[in-house]
Amino acid sequence: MISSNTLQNNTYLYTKLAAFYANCGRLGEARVIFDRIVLKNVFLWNSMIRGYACNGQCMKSLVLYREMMSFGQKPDNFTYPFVLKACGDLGVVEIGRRVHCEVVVCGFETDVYVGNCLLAMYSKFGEMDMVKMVFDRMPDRDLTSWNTMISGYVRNGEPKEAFLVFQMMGRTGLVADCATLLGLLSACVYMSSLKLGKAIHAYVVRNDLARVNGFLINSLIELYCSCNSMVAARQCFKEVTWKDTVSWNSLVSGYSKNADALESLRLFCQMVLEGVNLDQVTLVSVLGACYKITALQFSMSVHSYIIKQGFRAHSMVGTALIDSYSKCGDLACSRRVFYEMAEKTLVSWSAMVSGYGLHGMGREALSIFHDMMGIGITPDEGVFTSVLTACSHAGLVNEGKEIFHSMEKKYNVQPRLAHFSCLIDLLGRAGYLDEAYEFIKAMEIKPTCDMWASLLSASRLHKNVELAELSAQRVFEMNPKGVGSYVCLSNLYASENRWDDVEKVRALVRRKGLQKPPGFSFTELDKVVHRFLVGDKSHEQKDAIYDKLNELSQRLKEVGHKPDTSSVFYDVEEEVKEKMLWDHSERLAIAFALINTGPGAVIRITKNLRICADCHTVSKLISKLMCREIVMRDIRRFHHFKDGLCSCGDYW
DNA sequence: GCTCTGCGCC
Repeated sequence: MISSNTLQNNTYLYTKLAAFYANCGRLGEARVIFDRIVLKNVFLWNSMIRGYACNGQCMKSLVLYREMMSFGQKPDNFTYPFVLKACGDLGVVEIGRRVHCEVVVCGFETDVYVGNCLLAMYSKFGEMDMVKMVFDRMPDRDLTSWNTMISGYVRNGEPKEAFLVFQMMGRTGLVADCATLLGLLSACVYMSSLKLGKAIHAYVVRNDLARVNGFLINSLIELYCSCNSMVAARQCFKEVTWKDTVSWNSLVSGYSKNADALESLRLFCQMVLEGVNLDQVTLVSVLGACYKITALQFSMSVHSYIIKQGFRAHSMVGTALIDSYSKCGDLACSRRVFYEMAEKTLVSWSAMVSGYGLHGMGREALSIFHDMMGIGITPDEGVFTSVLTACSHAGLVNEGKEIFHSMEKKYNVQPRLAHFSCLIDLLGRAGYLDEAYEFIKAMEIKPTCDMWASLLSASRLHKNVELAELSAQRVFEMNPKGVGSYVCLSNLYASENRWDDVEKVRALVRRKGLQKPPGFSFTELDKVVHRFLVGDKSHEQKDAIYDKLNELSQRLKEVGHKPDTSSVFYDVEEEVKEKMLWDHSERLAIAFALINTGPGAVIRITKNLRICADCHTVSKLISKLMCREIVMRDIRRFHHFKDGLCSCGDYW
């Protein structure tokens, strides 16, 4: 800090200095100087308000604006852009409207800068009607006005409208600039439109715009990720010399979303090794990739990195850790992070509720949900989804129903698709099939394919052929390519020994050219993730693995295990069926883990499908026989096998 | 002296 004596009497220089600090984001220094200046001019006030608004301290920006007014200083046309920005970023609708009134009173409504900021503010509020009104009333519009309209429509989920605005803009003779293209690219991302996106990419290349605006390349990377074109995304990434944290982050999250979490992890390592500046988004993204493949050890490394690099205080990072740990099977770690978290957001609580739910601990999920309500946090849709899912996993029918019905009445949260789905799942799985069916029929919204699929799966579980056929019919109509439902119906027929019907479904599947996705399982050893397909013979330890499986099969027979072959949907000899169960991917993974880890080590497996009934029994027996805890995540939830029992209490 | 702009947790 510069000594005050030298500049004491020079308000002009002081003002310049304060503005400089504010511009650099050094608000602390700027404020000290600001406070010392007695004769504050409008430029100084504006600089401070701007500094706060542009550096994530919007509330201070608004407070200062009020101080300015009460100080008798009249705001000018430079003041309002930042005040409006602060209102928009904070989402303070009432204050925003009042500031709008003040703008009108001061006569700045016709200023094109102020007008553009009004557009931006109302679009952040989600009030596109107001945006349109302001836009229509603007005496002058510049390119930014149009760009703000375009990005506003995309922000509010109307990408098609954004393109219409773009067409109208073209008719006025204005030519797109980088900001226009960024808006349009976001629209393409929203619609997953590879075709439009590529056209914009071509335009960018023709005009060599990526060099002008670095954001463009990041948007292109994101576009390709959202269209499942990871090769193109990688190409964009490779071709630019100018890369920032966001470029890397986009790719890390892109691979994770496109089922290549391993590549996300690899990229993260590369970032660390190359010393790329990484931020909280990187960490949230990589943790998201970790749980996709249940990479618990990797999550732990990321956690220690978070602590060392001082990212602990970020609530979003903390929440991602809670989520990642519970989805990787380590609820104890989730809880520790949760309880140590200084600032728990609504989402942090939701993640913890989900975590308990995922592990079948419905009572704990409910209890923490009520704790959250107890301290006055207002629930949102998301936390209701979490708590209803938890009830469903644990079979807490009455509790779930009660919460569902209280959503709107008590908490003013309107139930949406996800909540209806949860309730159907809850009822169906608990065996209240008729009630679930009646519920679907009585809903004010149109049932989705997932809801019918959920009822189908419940009907299979409780062996209700009639309802299964009815739901399957709906699913086949709505999603003719989803092979899972055919398999489900066929499995039900097989368990009832209705082999003619099994064959009919199988013929249908063949005629449509559908393939059953192969089952596979992951397990992590020394931070390396190993993947096993059903019947896999490609692993380097395959001989040892199959020897181990034979040995286990033998020992299980000795203790009287009779294989449950109901999930084998081929009409073959019982003995063949039993053999077919023994190369299910989770057993290969268990055998591999048994061979490669020491006595007592917890075995963690993830599989891409639901666990079959016999694998469930076998895992329980192995846990007892080998004195090993086995934590298995299937496509829906966790099973903790220990001492011959499973945490799900065989309810799944 | 100002506005529009990318990646992310339930």
